[in-house]
Amino acid sequence: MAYDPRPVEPAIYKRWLDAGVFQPRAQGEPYVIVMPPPNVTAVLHMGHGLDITTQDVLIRFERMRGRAALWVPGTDHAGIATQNVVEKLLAEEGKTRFEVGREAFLACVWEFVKKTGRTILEQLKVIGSSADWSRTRFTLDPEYSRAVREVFVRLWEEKLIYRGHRVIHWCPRCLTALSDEEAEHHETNGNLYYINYPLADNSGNVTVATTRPETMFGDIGLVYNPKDKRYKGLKGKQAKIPLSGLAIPIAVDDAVDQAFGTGMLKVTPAHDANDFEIANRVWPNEEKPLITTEDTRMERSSRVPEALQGLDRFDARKKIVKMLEKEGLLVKVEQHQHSVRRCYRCDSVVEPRLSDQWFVKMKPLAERVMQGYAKGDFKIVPERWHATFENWMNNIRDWNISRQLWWGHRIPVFTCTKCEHQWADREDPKQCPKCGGPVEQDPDVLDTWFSSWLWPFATLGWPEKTPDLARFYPGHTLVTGPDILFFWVARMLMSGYHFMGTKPFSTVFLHGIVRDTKHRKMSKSLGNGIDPLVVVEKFGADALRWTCIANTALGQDLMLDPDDLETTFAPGRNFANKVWNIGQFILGQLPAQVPAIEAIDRRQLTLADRWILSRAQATIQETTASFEQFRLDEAAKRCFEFVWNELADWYVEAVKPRLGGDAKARATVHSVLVYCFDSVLRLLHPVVPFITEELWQKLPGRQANELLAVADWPKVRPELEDAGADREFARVKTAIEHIRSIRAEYRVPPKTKLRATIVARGNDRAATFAGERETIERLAQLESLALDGATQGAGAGAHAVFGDGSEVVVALEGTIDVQQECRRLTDELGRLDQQLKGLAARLTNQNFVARAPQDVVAREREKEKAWRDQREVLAGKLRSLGCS
RNA sequence: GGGCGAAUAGCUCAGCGGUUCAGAGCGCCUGCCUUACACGCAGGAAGUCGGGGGUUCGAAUCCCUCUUCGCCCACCA
Repeated sequence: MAYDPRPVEPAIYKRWLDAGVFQPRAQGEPYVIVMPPPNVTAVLHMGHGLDITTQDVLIRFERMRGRAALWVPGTDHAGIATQNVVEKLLAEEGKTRFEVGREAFLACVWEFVKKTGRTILEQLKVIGSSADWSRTRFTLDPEYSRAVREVFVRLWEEKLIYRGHRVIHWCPRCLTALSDEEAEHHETNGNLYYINYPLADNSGNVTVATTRPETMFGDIGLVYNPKDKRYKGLKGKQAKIPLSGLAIPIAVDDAVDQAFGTGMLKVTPAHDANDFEIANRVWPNEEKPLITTEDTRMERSSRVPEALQGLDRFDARKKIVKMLEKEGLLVKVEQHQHSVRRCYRCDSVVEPRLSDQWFVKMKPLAERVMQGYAKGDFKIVPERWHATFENWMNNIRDWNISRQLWWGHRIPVFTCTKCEHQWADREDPKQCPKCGGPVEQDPDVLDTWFSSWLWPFATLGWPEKTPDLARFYPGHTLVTGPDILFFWVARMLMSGYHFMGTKPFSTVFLHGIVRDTKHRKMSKSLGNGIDPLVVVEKFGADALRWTCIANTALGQDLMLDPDDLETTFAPGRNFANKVWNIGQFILGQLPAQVPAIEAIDRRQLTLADRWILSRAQATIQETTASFEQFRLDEAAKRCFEFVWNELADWYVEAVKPRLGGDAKARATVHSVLVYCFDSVLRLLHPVVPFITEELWQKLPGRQANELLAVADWPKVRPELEDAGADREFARVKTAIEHIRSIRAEYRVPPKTKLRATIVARGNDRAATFAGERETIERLAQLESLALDGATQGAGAGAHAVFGDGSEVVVALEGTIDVQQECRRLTDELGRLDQQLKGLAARLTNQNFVARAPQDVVAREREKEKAWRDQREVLAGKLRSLGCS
């Protein structure tokens, strides 16, 4: 029967919730992760699947290790993104937000986010998130909003917030300013237009190169580098803006790159940040005219020719080029690759635009973080992000936090309309505190990241001094994708140090991004997304989690194929099925009571028992170490190997007869099985929590209310480590594999039982094979296994030689093909010779013997000896077969 | 202009300080419904580890360089 996760998973999840195991233990050392709050814009995608699963694995691991594990969940109001979605919904009804009005629009948004917010939280539960839902937060909750406001006012009081008049990124679609981070760079193939500006004294033209000809009506002057000999003497003269005829001055500035374009730069201070700075140096008192409106149509201004007024900026550009051509002022157009910034939410080309915005002074905040980083307060995993992080922090620029939106935290800045007093306030004032006059609040809202950067402490009740804050701050691991390293992680570090006086977390773990097979980021617009809920429905949450964890090496991106869910998620489902079935088998064998592993008589243990117990110790040790180092894929794979390749493929098969044997033997096997299965269910639980919990419940001796989710993490029992058993059982496996291989090669029908002989090299090996005779006979489908000193029927058997020189001969009278056998053994001999040659070369190399570590040399010598023995046996075989 | 990542079996990827490291899953081939599992069992085939150079006793693994793909940062008018 195949395992069906559908009825199991919801029931298990409910048990966890009912038992309250997602809440941190009352006692114990805390371990805290704050969940990157998903945006309430839409349902979850696979990126969340990876992000959430990674966190859940870590939280579950530490919870089982006894920590008071707290995973704080929540959702983000996602200012621009959410407002966009709701505006789109309105547009479907043919309405705009301006027609609806601020109050009604916000009511609309609230209705929307309540619905999506609930859905998202449900989805998080479906994939198994063990977050403490009683502490769920939303970045626009009243309490959370108080924290945001408190932070704003404090920064205001510390003079770290200021009104800046400068060129910012303006999204003409969203109709708001953006921060530097929100205006993404895109390499674009554009044109560089060379335009003649006639000199006002009619003594000729100067040529200016620009990518944005439409901005020329905002030019207030031309500048060239003072070292540029080409333009010597032009300083102080005037040039006329083509098509408008407005005369503007020519001046010099060091910032001009002589090598770019013509070395003559048009200065458009209201539409270019660089030009703004030059203008402030060269013509500090000059007006900085805007020539486009907020939605980027050409202004109806005297500076803009009438024929262009009201046109969209890009239409205007085309028209201007035509007009210039007609006037003979367009010198040439060059192909030009450059970076154009686009809005990260709607992909519109942003317009640099002079405006007044609220900024946060970042340098003092960043410096504090870097001091902590230098001291090792926190680390970044994987380490390679260090340079990126440091570079950004050290070149930090002030943060534009005001957005001309409605959805978000209203900026708590108030202005008296009478005396013009302006201040930030924790409460909404009724009147001006100075003159009692009427008060107006700033109409804008805050950048959504201005609320999420407080997540690690605002979710715990700050600015109140709550018990949660005292116990759970600072947190430990911050898990997220590198795409929001600057947006979120860096800023959380800044706010943490600044407002809490210390780091918000000790490790930043950056996992990869989910992409499709063409390495494209998954997105709705590309149609290459995968819906996690579809995956859960078809394969189960454990399978989804398995794929996310087992396929992601530290920090590497996760490539998934949206067109082939079967190939992508079946491995996880198949593994769950394997675990389920081995569970069914084991459980079917067990009585109500099974003695604990420490209670059984160790002298009763067989080689197979000692071997699997030893493998279990290695698995516990390696899995734990992998989890500790965030090598989640390795931890998962190690458990996979133990369950499938060691426990199921070998131990269970080896031990089946004893399950029908005498009571003592049975009891021993039961104990070993229960111990191994119990251990690996614990180790696997963080990755595949549902199926492991379901099976673990059913193991003998469980109390009714016991839950694997809060069970103890397995510890290595050194007394069960057994290198000898590892070695010996490996030989038994090899013998069986050799015989099976020979069977397949000679196409022996499955039902046919064969006879075989093993000639062991050395007494200890002989003892091993003798002890495991029954196992070898059964698993290799033998009628009988001889362990006599001499090979029986040497001429009529198929041979295989072990690495240590022992040999196995499978009797194949009648079926044996001497030719084939010769070829097989000759190939084998050839391989061996090849290896021996390499080894000999190394060992005769004086440099190797002299310089390589002695233990390495010794090992190579031993190897050579064994291989020579093996070779000798093989060669003897070939001779006795009469092969040429 | 600067920085980072990827290039290993048909596909998706491991290989984390050099000496059984050439691996896994899927796919493929052969044979099996061996009563836990056909979402399975057993046995196989398959790669000159992107190219070139260097360091070393020894390199898929370290260094340099080149090529291709992707990402990030930057006042490329």
